[in-house]
Amino acid sequence: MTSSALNTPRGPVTRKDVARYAGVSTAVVSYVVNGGPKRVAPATEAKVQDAIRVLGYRPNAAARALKLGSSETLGLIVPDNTNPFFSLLAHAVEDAAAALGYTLVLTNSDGNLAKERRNVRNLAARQVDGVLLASVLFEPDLEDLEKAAIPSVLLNQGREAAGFNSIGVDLATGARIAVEHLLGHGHTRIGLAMGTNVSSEVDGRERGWLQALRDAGVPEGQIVHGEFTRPGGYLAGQRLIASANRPTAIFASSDMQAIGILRAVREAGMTVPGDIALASFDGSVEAEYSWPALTTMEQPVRAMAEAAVDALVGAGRGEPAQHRIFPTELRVRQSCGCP
Amino acid sequence: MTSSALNTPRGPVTRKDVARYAGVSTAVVSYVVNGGPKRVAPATEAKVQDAIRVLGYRPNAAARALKLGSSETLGLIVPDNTNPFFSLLAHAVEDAAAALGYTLVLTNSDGNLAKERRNVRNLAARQVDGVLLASVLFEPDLEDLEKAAIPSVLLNQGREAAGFNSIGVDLATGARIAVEHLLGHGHTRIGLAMGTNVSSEVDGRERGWLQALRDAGVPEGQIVHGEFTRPGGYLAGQRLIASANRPTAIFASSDMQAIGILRAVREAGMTVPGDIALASFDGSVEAEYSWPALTTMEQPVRAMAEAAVDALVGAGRGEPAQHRIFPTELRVRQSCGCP
DNA sequence: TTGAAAGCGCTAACAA
DNA sequence: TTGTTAGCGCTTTCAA
Repeated sequence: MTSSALNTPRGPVTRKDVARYAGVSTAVVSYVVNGGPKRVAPATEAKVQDAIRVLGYRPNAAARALKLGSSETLGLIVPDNTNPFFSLLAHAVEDAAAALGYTLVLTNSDGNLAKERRNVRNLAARQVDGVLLASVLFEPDLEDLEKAAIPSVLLNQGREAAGFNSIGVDLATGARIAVEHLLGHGHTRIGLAMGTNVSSEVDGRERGWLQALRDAGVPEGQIVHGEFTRPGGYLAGQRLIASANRPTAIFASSDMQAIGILRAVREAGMTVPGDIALASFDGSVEAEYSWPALTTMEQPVRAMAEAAVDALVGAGRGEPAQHRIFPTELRVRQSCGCP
Repeated sequence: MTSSALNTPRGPVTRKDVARYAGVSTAVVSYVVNGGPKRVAPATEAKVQDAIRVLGYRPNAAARALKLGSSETLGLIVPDNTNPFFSLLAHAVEDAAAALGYTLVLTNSDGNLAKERRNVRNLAARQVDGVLLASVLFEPDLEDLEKAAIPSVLLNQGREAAGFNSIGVDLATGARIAVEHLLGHGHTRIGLAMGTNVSSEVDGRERGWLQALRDAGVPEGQIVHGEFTRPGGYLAGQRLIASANRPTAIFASSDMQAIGILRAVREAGMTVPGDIALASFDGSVEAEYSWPALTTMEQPVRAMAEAAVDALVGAGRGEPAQHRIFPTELRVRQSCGCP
């Protein structure tokens, strides 16, 4: 405390203090700090660098943001960063943003519409340069962003939303591949544990599941809806197990649900994959360490994060809105019955 | 796009536009927006509110931050938000911060000292009003924060660090309780899977483990160091299993490690808790859904997050630096051998 | 190569 | 109750 007082006599050190100390103008300090837009004589630059070091000068980002009209900040809204899928996404987005000099503001909407809206508004007010929204909604309310002309991209979005950048994964194809794998193990009664979205439209995973069943000429399986969480999966598992025409295999729309199903199956005194085979969606790390390890469709989270950031503030900025779809990849482990 | 163009003829709407539209001064707009510091006549206020709505005005946070010297933002630095413990912490911190009107900037240091330092610097430059640091270091480098007079609090900190606010959990007592529980099951060869910290000091969990063993008059067990991750635990588990004097019980310094150990035990053809009993530390949700479910010491994450935010920008701000220690609570499940 | 100065949008002290 | 205005720290144009 005393030492810092000695080093920096006054309160915050501004660019003016540096200029005075170095015997130059404030403009020159700016040139040195930003490496432009004008060149500075080496000797002068050294003096300035020295002053910066001695005074412990740190540029004020708020002032810079005000002047430039850019906060060099991106906002990310997820339903719940405690969900491994979103925590990975957040990490990847942060990395991608940092690579371009942007800092990340993370907010959770807790699957709550009012909160999501509040977060959007808050981010808009903070003049973030872009917002990535993994919405709980089908048709998110981006009015505030539009008015503020803040670029945005919808993540985790199954289908195209007119006028918005969006990034998603091919849910239907992924589900189809997973279900086909289950069919390949000889199952003919394949249930679906589906998460619930606030959406008017049938989820791609449900469509893919159904399609695979139909293509195989197998009867349509049971379907149970619930939350995209471990407890949600647990409940779904219990219901599927208790159903009259108990499935011999289940496709879960997320790894978290599958983890819950695993528990339900165990508690019912049965085993995975012996009594019930299981495949899921997401490809989170947790799926690799569960018992048995989950066969799952892995989403290319890093690539999606990079594409999203890029659309906002990278090469893709200013381009017309696009809907980018990524493929998922089958990770075969033991829950499906593979050795 | 066209509609927004109609609503807001010019680019960004400023407080000046609102003032002009409402036929008042900019000061009045300020008073209305901020609810003070001066009172405004109801009729005037209505006019202003109207103008705000019509023009779609949103205050510029950067300008406000510049003027006020506060960005109403908090920074959080964690090693890896993909770790369930930290993702929960981040969520809790966000909630606590939001309750006080602050927004959260999340950064990962990836257990990398240079990155941690860069993050600290970046946050300082952004004039955050406080920084919460879950450091990978024993003696973190907070020079930048000190110079900028930005309040900070060390999270996840086992011991007192002179001059810093810090918040931690009673590691030693927690570990002792867990190990005593294992002892209660009759185990006398209890190994330790310890995570590695960049610290000069013995971790409290190691001390607690040892103390419990000594107090019970039981020989000192094996200790294996590794990362605080699933793979780290997996490796540690393999080594413990392969050791000459194989333990019959293991205490893991984190749930993630315990998850890895679970896998190692299975792959060795043994069972938990039959062949090896297990207890761990953290109390994450994942511990509840593993198989078998983990007996673990639960950390009061929400309370810690609230205390941290409070020390920074709540009632505790300006108070002298404190070290707050929270207790952990034993969650008995099946991995220890309990039914 | 360097400097002077305008102005980004906002708050709040002061004046009316 | 409302208005005027200085100035927060920075960038950058324009002039020297």
